[in-house]
Amino acid sequence: MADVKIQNMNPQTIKVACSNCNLRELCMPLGLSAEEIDRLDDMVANRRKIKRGTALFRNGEKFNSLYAIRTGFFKTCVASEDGRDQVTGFQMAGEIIGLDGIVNDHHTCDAVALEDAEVCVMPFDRIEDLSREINGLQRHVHKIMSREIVREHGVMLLLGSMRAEERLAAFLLNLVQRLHARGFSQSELILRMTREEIGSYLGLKLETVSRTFSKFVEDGIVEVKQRHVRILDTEALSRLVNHQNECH
Amino acid sequence: MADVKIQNMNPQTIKVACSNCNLRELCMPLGLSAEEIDRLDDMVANRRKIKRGTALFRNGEKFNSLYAIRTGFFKTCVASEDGRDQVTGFQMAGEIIGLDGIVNDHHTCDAVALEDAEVCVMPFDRIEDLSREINGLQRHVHKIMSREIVREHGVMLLLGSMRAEERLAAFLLNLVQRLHARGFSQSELILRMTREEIGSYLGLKLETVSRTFSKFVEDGIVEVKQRHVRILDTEALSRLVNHQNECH
DNA sequence: ATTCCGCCTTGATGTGCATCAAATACTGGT
DNA sequence: ACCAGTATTTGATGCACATCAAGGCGGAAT
Repeated sequence: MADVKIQNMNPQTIKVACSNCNLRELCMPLGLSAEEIDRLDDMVANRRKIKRGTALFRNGEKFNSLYAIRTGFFKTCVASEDGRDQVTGFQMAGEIIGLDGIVNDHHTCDAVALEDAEVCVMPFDRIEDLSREINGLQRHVHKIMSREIVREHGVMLLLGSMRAEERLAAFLLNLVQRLHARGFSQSELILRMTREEIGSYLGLKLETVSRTFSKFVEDGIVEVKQRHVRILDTEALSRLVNHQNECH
Repeated sequence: MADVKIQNMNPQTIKVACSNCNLRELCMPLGLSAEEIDRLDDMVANRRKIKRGTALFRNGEKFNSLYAIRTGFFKTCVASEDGRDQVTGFQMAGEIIGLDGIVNDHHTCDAVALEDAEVCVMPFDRIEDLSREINGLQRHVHKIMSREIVREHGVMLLLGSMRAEERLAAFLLNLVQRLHARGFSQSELILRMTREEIGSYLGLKLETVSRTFSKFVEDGIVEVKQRHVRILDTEALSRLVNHQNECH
């Protein structure tokens, strides 16, 4: 008993365990038994800190691991051969990145930290080994990948058929909803990305993003002070996303 | 020896086996041993024929199985609450559809046959059972999902940053490349979808798709007679996709 | 062969967003 | 606290694509 106490008081020991991680409701351990979660700790090879502005991995690098975000905020982006690039997503604590690398053993996008971040490194072959033994983990890995596919369907709908205001409204609602699931405010958020990065994600130019923010402010839907955004009228944003084109 | 011969001559016996399927280089059995492929036959519950214009599954339906396309051609599309819809992909023989359903146990898109089609129905729990035993299958399932994620990244790049001509060029090149991998011509193809469906996929209106085809014809890049397309200058299409914006 | 209907093409016009440009606000480093 | 560089806002203008409209083609049913 005394031994256990001493071990637990060692901050190193506490920190590396999935069972003690405050993201366990959002991250890989979702839906597993306490016993199974303990086994997940073997899956996490180590932690890695990523400085703001630097890459966790880059297009072309060998794929070895998936990464669970512990803290911080990332963007992922792909580049075409002629140098254009496209932000494909923004990821926050509890989310998994690196799935793009599985198919060809090499990453096909960049993952860049938008603020200082820390990730759990999970070697993919260990994930595969363990998910052969723990059915719940196998299912969970499948769900994570399927969720990413479904999310991207939503982005395709946005990029293919929505207008600027609808895109930005959908973007803001999605961000606050995910932040809220992590215990943050439903109505207030700090953007970790530039207008240009938002624009890239939404298929708009940065000026259009800026103008659309200004429009929302005029309409009393949000307050914007640089990257600090307060949503005053969530309903109005929802209406923009869902009912914009009903008049046709 | 005589017995084997007789069995093989029974057309039923031949047809249901993955080991005899002429898509085995493209479909689930990819990279498995002969012995493992035999076991996959247990995975395929049955076949299902889908008439042109009807759905294999629809948004909201319970998810049970993945489907391997044996013959025919599908589109998948998502719908927003206000009725717009977006084609998220076109699928052909050897490709797997239904991955969207895993995450919530319900499908989130429609899969509609664009010509009479036949699919192998693979109950997902059997896939999970079997992929716990056959490492190569587990890896393959992961790769299929990762491939879909990467494909969608490409579509996001297309929708977010390309102009009409580039989008259509990329679309045509992608289609012929996949058809070529199935033994069809590198330069000739028959479109199974309408201009409107192409437009939905590419984030364009059908008139723009039509005009862009006409432009390609004027430029001597393709010949178009309704849905029959012959590519005269693949290089020109590639240049459109890759170098369009270099002048900037 | 004729008719119908969905699909496609083409033209005229409009508009939402991009582009170009310039001023201002903010951030990080020293 | 100051400075340099970056991010943001806002205005003026242009263009790519959407929208509206009309006519033509072709396949399926009779």
